[in-house]
Amino acid sequence: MTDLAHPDRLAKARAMRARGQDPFPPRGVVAEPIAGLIAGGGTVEAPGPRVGHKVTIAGRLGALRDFGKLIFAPVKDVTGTLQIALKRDALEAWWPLRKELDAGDLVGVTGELGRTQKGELTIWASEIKLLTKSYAPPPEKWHGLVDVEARYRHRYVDLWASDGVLEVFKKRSKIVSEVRRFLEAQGYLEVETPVLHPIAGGATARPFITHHNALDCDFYLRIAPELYLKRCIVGGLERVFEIARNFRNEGISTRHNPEFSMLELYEAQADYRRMMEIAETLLEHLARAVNGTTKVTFRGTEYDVKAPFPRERYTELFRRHAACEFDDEPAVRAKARELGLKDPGSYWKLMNDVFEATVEEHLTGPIFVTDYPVQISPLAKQSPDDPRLTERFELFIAGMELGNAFSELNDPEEQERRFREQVATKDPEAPGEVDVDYVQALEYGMPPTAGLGLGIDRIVMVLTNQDSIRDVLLFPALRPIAKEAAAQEPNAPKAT
RNA sequence: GGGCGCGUAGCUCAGUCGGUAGAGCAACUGGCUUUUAACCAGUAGGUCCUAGGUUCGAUCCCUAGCGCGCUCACCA
Repeated sequence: MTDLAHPDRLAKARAMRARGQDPFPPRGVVAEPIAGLIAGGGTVEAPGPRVGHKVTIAGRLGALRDFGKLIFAPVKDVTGTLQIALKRDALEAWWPLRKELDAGDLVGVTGELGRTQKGELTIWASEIKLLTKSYAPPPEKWHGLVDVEARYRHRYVDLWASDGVLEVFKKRSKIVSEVRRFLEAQGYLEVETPVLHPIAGGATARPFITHHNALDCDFYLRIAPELYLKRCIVGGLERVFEIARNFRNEGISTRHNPEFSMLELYEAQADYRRMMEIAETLLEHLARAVNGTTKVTFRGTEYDVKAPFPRERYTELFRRHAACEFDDEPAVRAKARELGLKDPGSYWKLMNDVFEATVEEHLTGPIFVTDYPVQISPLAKQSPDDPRLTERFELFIAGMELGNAFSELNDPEEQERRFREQVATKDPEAPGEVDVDYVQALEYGMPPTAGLGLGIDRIVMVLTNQDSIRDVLLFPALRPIAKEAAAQEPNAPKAT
C-alpha cells in the first residue's frame, strides 16, 4: 500500500470483511447509463419519488451532503452525473452502515427516479451496494486536480475529478472513429505497418533506437509510416491508410510529444489536389461530427473549417512576407541575417527558416500552402511546369502545421538520387543510409499516387480547444520519477 | 540545451521586512429529512522540495541540485 491509502478507509474495509461483506465484490450490477436517465428525466415531475419507476445506476460517488437522516450525493458514470438521495426510512437495515461510505467509492444504486424540492432529478435509493472501496481520497471537491503535473501523472483521477477532461477524450475517440468511417466509405483499407524499422525514413527527425536480441541488431522506432504505406501501393492495395503512432527523439513542447499519432493515407491515381479535397472535407466532417458545427474556437480565435480552404503558393507567400525570391540566395541570406537567424548549414534549410520566421505567423488558416521547393521535399514529385517546385502542400491552422501532403515521387532513379543527397548531408536527422528496398519497390512500379499525413493530436487540439498536446493525450510523456524523488513527491503513489 | 516562474497540511492557497507556520475544503466527533461549494460546533493534521552556506537562529537570504510550468531553439 502507498501513503495515499487512508487509514479510516482501510479500517472501514476491515470492518466490512469482519461482518462477511466483501469491499471488493466479484460482480458489478446491471446498470443504466446515467445520460439516458437524464434525457428521459423531462417526464419526471417535481417533487419526490415517482412510484413504480425503479432504475439502477453504477458509478463513482462524489461528495456526500449529510443531513442526519437524509444524504445527498452525486454519482458519476462515463455518460454523466446524477444525484442520489439516501433516506433513513427507505434504508432502515443499511442505515447504521452509512458511515462506511466515502466520497470516491464505486457504488450501485437502485431506486425510484424523481425530483427534489429544488427540482433536481434524483434517484431516491431503496438499495445501495458498495462495488469497490476507494482507499485513496479524491482531490478537493471544487478545485479538482489543478496541479498540471499531478493531472498528467494521475490521469486516472483527472478523468473524473476535473471538469471537461473526460469530454476531450470522448471527442478524441469520436474523431478517430470518424476518420475510419470517412475513409472506409471512400474505399480505403486500414493497414498496419511495422513500428520497428531497420532504417528511419519517411521524415526528417531523430529516431529512438532499440535492440532486437535474437536478431542481434538495432532497430529504429518509426518516425513515419510513409515508406511502408507506399510499398502497399506498389503491392496494389490502391487506397490505404494507417493511424500510426510515430516516435521522434526530439524536444517536448505544448505541440510536441515524443510519441504522437499521425493519420497517413495514400491513394493511387490521385495527385495532391485530390489530397487537398480529402483534407478539407475530412476536417469539415470531423468538426461537424464532434461539435455539430464547422466553427471552432482555438486559442481564443474562431476558425471555420468549412471546405474548401484557401490555397496559397509557397513561392508567392515567400515573396510577399520575406520580400525576396525563395531561390535568390544572396537576398535570402541577407534576410536571414536581418532576422537574426543562425545558419543551419544548408541553404535550403535556411530558406525554410526564413519562411517560417516571416510567413507562418500569417497562416491563421485554415489554409493550404502549396508548391514547396524540391530541396525540402525529398519524397515529393516535381511540378510539371516548374522543376524547382513540387506538388506538395501543408495545411495550417492558427500558425500550426496540421498536415503535409504531396504527389508521390515514383521515379526510382530520382528517388535514389535524393536519398543519396540526404545521406551525404550527414545531418543527424537525415537517414543514415539509402533505403535500397524502397527504391527496389519503386523499380517494380508505383502508380501515380498522392499521400497525405495529418496530425491526429493536433486536430484533436483544434477541435477541442486545448492549448497543449498534453491535454489531448491520456498519458503524455513526462520525466519518470526518480526513486529518491518518489519519496518526496507528495501525491505520487510510491512503490510497495 | 538557454531564459523566466513555481515548489508551504491530502487538495487549493496565504504568510513569516530572518525568531521553526495559517485559512478554506477534505478527514475525524457531534447535530440536522430537500441539499447541490449544504450548514453549525469541535478535534486532529506540516522533514515549509533536497543538500550545502551565511547567521545566535533559515521555511524566508545565498549557492547548487531535483521536479514541474511557460517560453526560445529543433520538429509535426
